[in-house]
Amino acid sequence: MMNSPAVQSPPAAVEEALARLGGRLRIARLRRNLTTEELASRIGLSRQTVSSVERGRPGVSAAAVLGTLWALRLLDDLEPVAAPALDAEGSALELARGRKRARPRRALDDDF
Amino acid sequence: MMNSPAVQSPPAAVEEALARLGGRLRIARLRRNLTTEELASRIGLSRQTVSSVERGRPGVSAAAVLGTLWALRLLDDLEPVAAPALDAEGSALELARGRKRARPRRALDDDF
DNA sequence: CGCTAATGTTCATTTGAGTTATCTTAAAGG
DNA sequence: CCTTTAAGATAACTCAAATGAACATTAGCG
Repeated sequence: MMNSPAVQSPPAAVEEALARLGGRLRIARLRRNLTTEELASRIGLSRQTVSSVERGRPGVSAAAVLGTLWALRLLDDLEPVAAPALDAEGSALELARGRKRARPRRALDDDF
Repeated sequence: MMNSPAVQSPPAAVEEALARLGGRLRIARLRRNLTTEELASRIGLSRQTVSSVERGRPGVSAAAVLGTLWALRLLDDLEPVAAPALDAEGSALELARGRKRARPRRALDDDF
């Protein structure tokens, strides 16, 4: 992270999604009756980083979050995320089928 | 991130999941015909951080990853992740129902 | 083909994520 | 209750994440 407003104060929707995910991870840990320290040592992180993940701090590394999912055996839950087959908006637009780069010129700006 | 082996070289499963997610995000971006720069400006990040997300670099911030999902309108995909209702292993064990802390003593170490 | 823009890559710089250590607070067991 | 200990909070330090700039590469349109 770093000097980036988007990391330090992300869009509200992102902050909220992050907080909700953290809360769900906390519930999953408690269900398994693990302490933050036990979970942390399984991942190879410190106690307070796991706490940061559960609190949904925006700056925590993706590895910390995925590591937490992994240690809870929940990593597979991530596979449907952004899955092309399930991406309704994506397949609806589907302008660039097998492109390796975005259209070179003229924006035209679809959504937003 | 930082001085932490788990962030710099996470478990293989985590690295792979991260790379797959990044790849799916790249596909979603191309389908929407967005350049890395356009996507980055929507999130409030730099071009190369978006690139890091797509490459699944372990150290990218959770905010960067979620921000990318958000800008692609895919943030809702995250809601089922670690959802208590879908957490089979969690509800199977379910030792600590409404606990706020993990069992104080004696480990007993369930899984792993 | 040949040009142009999208993406990759490198580098220096800055700032904050992650660490250990210590202290405090408050669950939960007996 | 009283004790144990999980978990919140703070502090100082380290190191890499994120940035901007500049350059190299390559996809893909005309």
